[in-house]
Amino acid sequence: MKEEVLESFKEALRRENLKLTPQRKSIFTRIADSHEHWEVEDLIYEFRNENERISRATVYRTLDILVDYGFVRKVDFGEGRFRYEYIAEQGHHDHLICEQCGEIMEFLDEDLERRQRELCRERGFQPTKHVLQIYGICQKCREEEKDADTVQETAERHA
Amino acid sequence: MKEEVLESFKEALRRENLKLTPQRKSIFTRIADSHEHWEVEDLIYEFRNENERISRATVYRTLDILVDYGFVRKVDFGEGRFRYEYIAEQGHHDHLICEQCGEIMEFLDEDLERRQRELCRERGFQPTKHVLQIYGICQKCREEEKDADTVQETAERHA
DNA sequence: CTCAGTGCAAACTATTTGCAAAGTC
DNA sequence: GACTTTGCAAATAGTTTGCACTGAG
Repeated sequence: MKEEVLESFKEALRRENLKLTPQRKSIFTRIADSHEHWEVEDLIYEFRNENERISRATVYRTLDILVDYGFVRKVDFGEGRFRYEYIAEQGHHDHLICEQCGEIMEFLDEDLERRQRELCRERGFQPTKHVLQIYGICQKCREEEKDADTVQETAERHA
Repeated sequence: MKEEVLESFKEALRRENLKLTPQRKSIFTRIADSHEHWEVEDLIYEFRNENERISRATVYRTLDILVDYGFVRKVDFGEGRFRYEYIAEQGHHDHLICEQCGEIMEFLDEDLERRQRELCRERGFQPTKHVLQIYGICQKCREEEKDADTVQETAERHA
């Protein structure tokens, strides 16, 4: 993680008279250092693994702060719980979600963005944000499936 | 509601050896007759109001069936609970959600649909479904806001 | 008459909150 | 030292489940 990223977090805390506790720092760096889409349980589990004990309540409370200050986005993939992703650097993007392996890929498509703005203008709707999630099967999984089919066909031919 | 809509529901039940109970019929017709985006509590409340007592469990179980058979879509607007909308007739669409008045408007834009298909093809991703929700302020709310501003400005001038 | 469906209450999952103890500035 | 923050456990919200009773076909 770039030094200035942590600095900007510290500064945000300072500005709001919030304290830089070890828990907050750990949570922030853990998220900022990866491009994963974290669930609360993931974080707790990882910390446990490293013998760092951070309570569930603290994780939730810290994530709220990170969301409020725009470091992290709270994303709903319809799983019945939220995930959190670091956004300070890359900014807005949408998601492709593989229903097979669970991989979440980010993308940003200017055509889609533009058309959405147009469409809102046409309807007098003033957009503040949007969520676009495309569910399906990713390339890797499709290839594996194809391989499996081939194997199966071969087996059948030999039967 | 069109007669054949109810018929197709009955038939789906028959095909699966499920029974047409009064509860299932009520829930189905209630949803199919409106274009609302129902929450479970809405449904229960409405039924209570009309002295029809359907348990929470039955509502959930019936909605699952309706979703499975493609009559209803379970939609997540990030409110921490799900909403359900009738889709048998109008098919796929996306949503504009007013953050002020809560109104949910449906739309279908062929440009957006096409571009998404293209984008998936480019990446070898095989889409099965997508969710696009645009949040913002609807035209009506914007106009009311404008009116309120005018009133306020007038008041200020008179002060 | 039989098996599926209902209602109830208890269970479960994700998240939030009150409070005493601990830690930051 | 003052006042935040933490951890814990209890509370809450939405949803699911087990089970005895009811009812549709």
